[in-house]
Amino acid sequence: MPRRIVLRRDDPSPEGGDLTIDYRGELNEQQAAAATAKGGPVLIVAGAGTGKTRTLVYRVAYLVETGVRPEQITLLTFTRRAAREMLTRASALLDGRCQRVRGGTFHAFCLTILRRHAQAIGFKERFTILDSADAADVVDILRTNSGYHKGEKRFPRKKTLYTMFSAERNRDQPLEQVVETQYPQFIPYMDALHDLATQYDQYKRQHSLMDFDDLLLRTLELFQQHDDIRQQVATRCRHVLVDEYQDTNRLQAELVRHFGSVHGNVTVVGDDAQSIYRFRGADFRNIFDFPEQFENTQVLKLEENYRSTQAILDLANHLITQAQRSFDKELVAASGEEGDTPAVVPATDARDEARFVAQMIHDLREGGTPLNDMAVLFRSSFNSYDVEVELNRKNIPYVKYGGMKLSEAAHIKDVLAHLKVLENPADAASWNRVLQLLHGIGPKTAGDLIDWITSDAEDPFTLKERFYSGRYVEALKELFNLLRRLRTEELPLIAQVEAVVEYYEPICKDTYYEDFPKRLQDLEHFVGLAENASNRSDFLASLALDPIELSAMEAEPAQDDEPPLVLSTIHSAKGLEFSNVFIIHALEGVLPSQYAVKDPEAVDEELRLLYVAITRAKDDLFISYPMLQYRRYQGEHMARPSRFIEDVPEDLLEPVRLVEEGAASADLPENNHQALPGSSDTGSSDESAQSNDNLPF
DNA sequence: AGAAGGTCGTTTTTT
DNA sequence: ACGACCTTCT
Repeated sequence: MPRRIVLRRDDPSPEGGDLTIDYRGELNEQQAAAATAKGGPVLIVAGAGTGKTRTLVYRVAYLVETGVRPEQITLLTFTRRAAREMLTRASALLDGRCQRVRGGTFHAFCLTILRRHAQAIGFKERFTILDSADAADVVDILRTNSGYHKGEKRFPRKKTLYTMFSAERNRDQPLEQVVETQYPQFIPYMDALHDLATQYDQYKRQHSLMDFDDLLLRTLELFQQHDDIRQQVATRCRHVLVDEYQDTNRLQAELVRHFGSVHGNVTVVGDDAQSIYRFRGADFRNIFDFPEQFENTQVLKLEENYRSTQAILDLANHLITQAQRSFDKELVAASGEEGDTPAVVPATDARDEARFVAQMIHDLREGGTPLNDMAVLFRSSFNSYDVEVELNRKNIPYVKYGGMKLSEAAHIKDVLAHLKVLENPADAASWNRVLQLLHGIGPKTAGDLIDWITSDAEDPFTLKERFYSGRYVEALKELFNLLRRLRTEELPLIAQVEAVVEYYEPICKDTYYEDFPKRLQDLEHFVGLAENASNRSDFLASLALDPIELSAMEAEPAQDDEPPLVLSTIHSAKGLEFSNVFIIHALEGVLPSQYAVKDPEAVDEELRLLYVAITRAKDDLFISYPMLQYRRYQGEHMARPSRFIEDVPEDLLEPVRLVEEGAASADLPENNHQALPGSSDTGSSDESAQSNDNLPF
């Protein structure tokens, strides 16, 4: 037993008189208590808009001010955007001293650990990351080779398989249970599914690949197998802070436990009413398990809402009572301001709904509201198509969050695959993509070539005297020349990317001839991105873990420096706030989603989703829906408004009627179906600035 | 083996 | 509207 010398913590002076920030002055009592809480486990239960982020920012500042070194603080957030914003704000409080706080998403933080210790669990240090499409492609290779799909009945598709495997890991449920509850139609294939899941794991190990789940799972594995590494990592986590704790799953909760296992200083912040990632294994209950996992947890609450008017909060409070499980929450506006009653706006069809939204936004912008202080929120990314068309027509610039990502576009993935092959020559998934781009090479040939390439770890980029087939040798030679040149010349990243793009352009032109110019433009943007990255490995990782919205590229950035309007899925709008919010497509089957309606727990989650959307609004809120909906084949269909807003009293949610310009605003029930909810002259007592009455159309 | 063309089934939310 | 999968042609 080696001799032990205990390192004392030099604890900062507890109530040091020399703090530069006046915490009690700048925060309310509850916030200040949370920000300056002593070490140990702390659970902050915070309602929407109660200054959760602000409190966390001040807590970071407080810790730094009281002597914790920034690099000993680990701040785990849901997105990188959130991490960046918090660190910028904390640094602003303390003239830059918080820059070196470590942080980011669970996945990104785990990646930094794994890069250092991957060998300990049998991965190459330069393993590459599979995004969900890549992962599905790997599964597809195994699926095709296995021949399981050749049976009589339908075998699950690649995406479904990957989703199943991912669910098993994220929910910590055996595959049987996932299949029985979610995919009963595939129960007969249970053995095949097990086999494929095992093969998938082996394949990734063999080729040094990790999917998103692996980043969390392998980190846990690392800690379990190597206690010294766990200790080393946890020692550097003097304080762990976790935002959005209600949306962590068991894996993440387990990781938090490990990170905090040396110092025990873990602060988590969350709101059970805003838990919206059940599909990823999050359970709003985990926030209540926290005190059980960490003894002597201090539980603190933030209750005053600083964001919204009381009228908006009244609606939110009312809606959340519809949940099966009750949330003991009653949001109260700190400002005491009542504000305008939120409006519900039925439109004839999606096009009229879009016209309404675009017109309102146009008028508000004319009236001085900055575009980026308004948002259009929706359940699924395609719900915004009509709005996008209208915005383009009116020349209103926007960014869309939650849509197609740059790195998901086929042509970008192609280029990325070349870079990944350079990074990790064992990355068979990328080889597969790279090789099949060549004429004359399909799945079979690619597979054979890959076996041969990846078996020669020494010199993977040299074409040996084998596999000659007239159809593709020339192309193959050209590819290998490129790779070998990039491999040996140690060019800066930007030059590598340029070389790959130059090589790829003709291929791109060939395969995507219809919209080649548009794709070429994306490729140029992509080259530009490489300029800001420090090295290839970081570049590839950040594209996978912090994907860039394709629409942010397309909408030429800042023509006139006016920050654009925000279009966002509700999921991606988490944590944000806007003075005016438009929630569109509030329809049965959309919100709640048609996939949720059978399961009461899933319906609850959809309700929480609406709750999150509503509580993004500071001043004005409009919920709209089309009365006619397009269905694939049958053309137009009657749509039902969302069950969540159907029976809301009119003093909480005021009906508004859209009237076509020129038409008499008298009541003409031009629709023979479901009456418009209430007529427009339900006499709201005062027609305040924002007329919620007949909107001229 | 691969390309090309036709048919059938599916369709959310994200790291 | 798209992708997966099957059939037929090169």
